Amino acid sequence: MDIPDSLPASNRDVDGGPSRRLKRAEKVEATRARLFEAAIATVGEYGYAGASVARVTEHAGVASGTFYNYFESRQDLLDQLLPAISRQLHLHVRERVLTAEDSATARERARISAFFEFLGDAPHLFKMLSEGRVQAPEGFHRHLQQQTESYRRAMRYELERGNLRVTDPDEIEVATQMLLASREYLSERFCFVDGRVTRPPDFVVDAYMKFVSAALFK
Amino acid sequence: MDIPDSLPASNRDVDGGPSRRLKRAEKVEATRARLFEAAIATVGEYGYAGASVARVTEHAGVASGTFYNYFESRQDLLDQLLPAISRQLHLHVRERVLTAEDSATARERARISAFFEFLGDAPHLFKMLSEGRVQAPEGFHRHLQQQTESYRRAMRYELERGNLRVTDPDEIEVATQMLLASREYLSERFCFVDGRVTRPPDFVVDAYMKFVSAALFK
Amino acid sequence: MDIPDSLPASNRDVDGGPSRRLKRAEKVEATRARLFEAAIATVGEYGYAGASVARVTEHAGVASGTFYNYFESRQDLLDQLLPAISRQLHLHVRERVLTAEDSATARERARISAFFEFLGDAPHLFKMLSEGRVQAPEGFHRHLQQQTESYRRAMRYELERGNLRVTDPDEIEVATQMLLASREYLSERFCFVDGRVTRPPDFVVDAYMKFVSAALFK
Amino acid sequence: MDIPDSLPASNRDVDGGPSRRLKRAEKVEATRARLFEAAIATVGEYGYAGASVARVTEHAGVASGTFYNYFESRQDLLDQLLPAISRQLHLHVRERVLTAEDSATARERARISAFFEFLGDAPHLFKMLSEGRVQAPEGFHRHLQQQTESYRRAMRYELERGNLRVTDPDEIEVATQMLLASREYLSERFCFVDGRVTRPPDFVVDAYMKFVSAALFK
DNA sequence: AATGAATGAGAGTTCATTCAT
DNA sequence: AATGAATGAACTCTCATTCAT
Repeated sequence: MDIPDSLPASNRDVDGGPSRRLKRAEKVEATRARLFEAAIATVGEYGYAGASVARVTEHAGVASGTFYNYFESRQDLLDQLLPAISRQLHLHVRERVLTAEDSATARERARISAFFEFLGDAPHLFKMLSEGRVQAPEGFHRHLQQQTESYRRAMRYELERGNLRVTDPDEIEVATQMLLASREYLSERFCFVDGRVTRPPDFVVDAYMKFVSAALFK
Repeated sequence: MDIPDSLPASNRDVDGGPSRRLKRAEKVEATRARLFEAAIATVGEYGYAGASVARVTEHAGVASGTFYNYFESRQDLLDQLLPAISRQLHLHVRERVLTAEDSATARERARISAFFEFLGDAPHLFKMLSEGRVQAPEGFHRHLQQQTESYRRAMRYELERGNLRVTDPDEIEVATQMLLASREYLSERFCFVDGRVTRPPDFVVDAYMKFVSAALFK
Repeated sequence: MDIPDSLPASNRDVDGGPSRRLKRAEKVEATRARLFEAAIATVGEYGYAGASVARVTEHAGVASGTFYNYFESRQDLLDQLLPAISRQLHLHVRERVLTAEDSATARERARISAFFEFLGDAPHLFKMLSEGRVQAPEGFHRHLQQQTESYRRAMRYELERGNLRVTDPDEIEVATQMLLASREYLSERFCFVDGRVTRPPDFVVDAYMKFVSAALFK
Repeated sequence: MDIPDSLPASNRDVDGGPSRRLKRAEKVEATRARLFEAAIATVGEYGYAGASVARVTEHAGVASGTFYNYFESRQDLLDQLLPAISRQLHLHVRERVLTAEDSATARERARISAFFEFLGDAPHLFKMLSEGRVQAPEGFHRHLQQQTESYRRAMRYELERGNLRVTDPDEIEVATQMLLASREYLSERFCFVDGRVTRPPDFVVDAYMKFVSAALFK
């Protein structure tokens, strides 16, 4: 999975000339990206708690002091990780939904499938998702808000089109939480086989859709 | 909530003679119990990461070295915490289910209600549940297995009585995971108000039951 | 108080021609002066230890690397600070002495008053004086020598005019040290009120003069 | 110079039996004393800023972590240093004063002589005295208060016996500060020869006494 | 069985200095 | 001459664990 898109915007020169300044800015941006990717890899391998500054910078191939040219603190970086990835996930899911057949269930199937797909392509995200809540609460909070809001918008969309069995806002909110919860638990239950990450068996999505369709979608 | 029941089986003397040996064994057991309770309280207050051996032993009123007469390591204790509490939860839920009206939905309502009830009575368990996955993975694994097995048994029970809409084992397994996931997310979403732990509003259980009934129960 | 005068002699061009060379030399000199002033301000605010190269250069509006075009090291700059200010103090005191009534005691009164006056006008010098001994020993040494020499010359002056009760050189040297010591301690004891720097109460100078007159001046 | 007297009181067993407990407490006290002495030596050699925990513990022959069994922080130790020594100085001076001839000048001579004596026996105290103000402000503050109060009491004592030329409290306070200042400056000026610490030449005390007698003592 | 002093690896962070640009 | 990213040694402090008592 590519992360660059999710990185903080760099102040790229707009004029095309490869001036000295541009080159330098590019190098800076490259270092930041390397630290970011190194952090993701390190968290993926050792967990948040194990992602020490020393390990991250070693993985990135820079001196430990360099870290603090780019991030205020270890926590600062950690808190940025999940939101950046979360945005990637959001874009990925949206793309799948947009190209799905035009029906509420097809879109929902696209959502859950895209989620599994995303995780399967970036196995280290599992650790991030499950640990983020504890070790990088700030980042996790933003991640959760983003994912929840994303799902709420989807539900509103279907509601406006009259595709939902339920109309009460409270009930829809409860259902939304249940869907979010389910996709996380299901991925944990079915995407791990012998410590390796894989796509879940087909019946998982089918059963999920059957369950959700009966309860939520017309 | 009482914890003692959930402690690892101690080698209690069964014969009533208050011999010196018995007394000593009792004293030993008491120390273990105090460490255990101190650990729960400390994790509840400071989180897993903040539950240092020093803090736990201080809370228990023993010297830090004493700790290692009872537990292999800090991790060892941490891993025992959640399963012990998990068993408490299991017993609490079972009691509520046994006294519930004789219908699948009444029992399910008892399950989710008992869960919220349990958490509400022991607010520090939230920290344990949400952190346990990360900081005490071994213990969390056993906790999860226990809760899952408990729910699976419940589903089998209803299936045998013909109370389920679905009969495929795979589908039932998926549904089970979804229910487990939901109760956890819903508690996080609705049981926190301004940092304090409370029972969720009534509509949460109602909406949950409506959703589940439509999809799962006859 | 003006600082520029106290700067290390710059190689100023004396001829008036505004050649390009001159301009460049002026610019260079200006940068050095800005660094110098920034250093004084920074030490005044944060103390010697808090006067990091980063803070000084930021205050001066130049890049950190630029610093090393002008000073060998951080210590090098720090060591130059106090002598520069010390020279200012010397000039200030001399001016007051020259305009004083023509008597030994009037001159001594002018000396101590001018000292308090100087400190009161530049409160951040307190920090420099009290920290300088430790953090910029080289600079402090030169400062001390300068002040001592200044006082010794004053004593010689009075001696030659027959204004002193004592004539033994050793005794005069001891007395000189005592006067220097006294003015420093008295300023610390009486010029701080609630963290703010002020002129000492009148009785301080009066008592000082009474003491000194009885012991030293005819 | 012995430091032990100035150490925080240890909980010594009062009964004479060399029990196990006693032994242990003694060992603990010994470690604390070694750290304390190591700190004094290290500050004497490297200055306060150079007295890192690593250097102190290495000098004391203990592991770095051990430090924190005895002191809250590096600063904590540093702040204790000067008051402890200050108390030693106080006792030393008092002893000399008590055995001095019964006259105000004899006592004052005893005071200044004892001060020089003390410094001469513990050369590393010079660095402490001159740096303490900056690097261990809390400790220095207490030191200064102690020394000042000690001198004020002496002045009061002489005043009550009618041995002073001046009687105004303000004037006495100013004089007190001048004496304190003088002994410090004089020691710096006359006790260092080629980087080594020695007793000052005889004429220093004589000149000091002549000066002070003329101004202050009857 | 209980103690708690001692350990030392490892953590996050700072900052004077260098040097390619 | 000016830049500022990169460096890495040094810092203070924590804490699980050991072991002599």
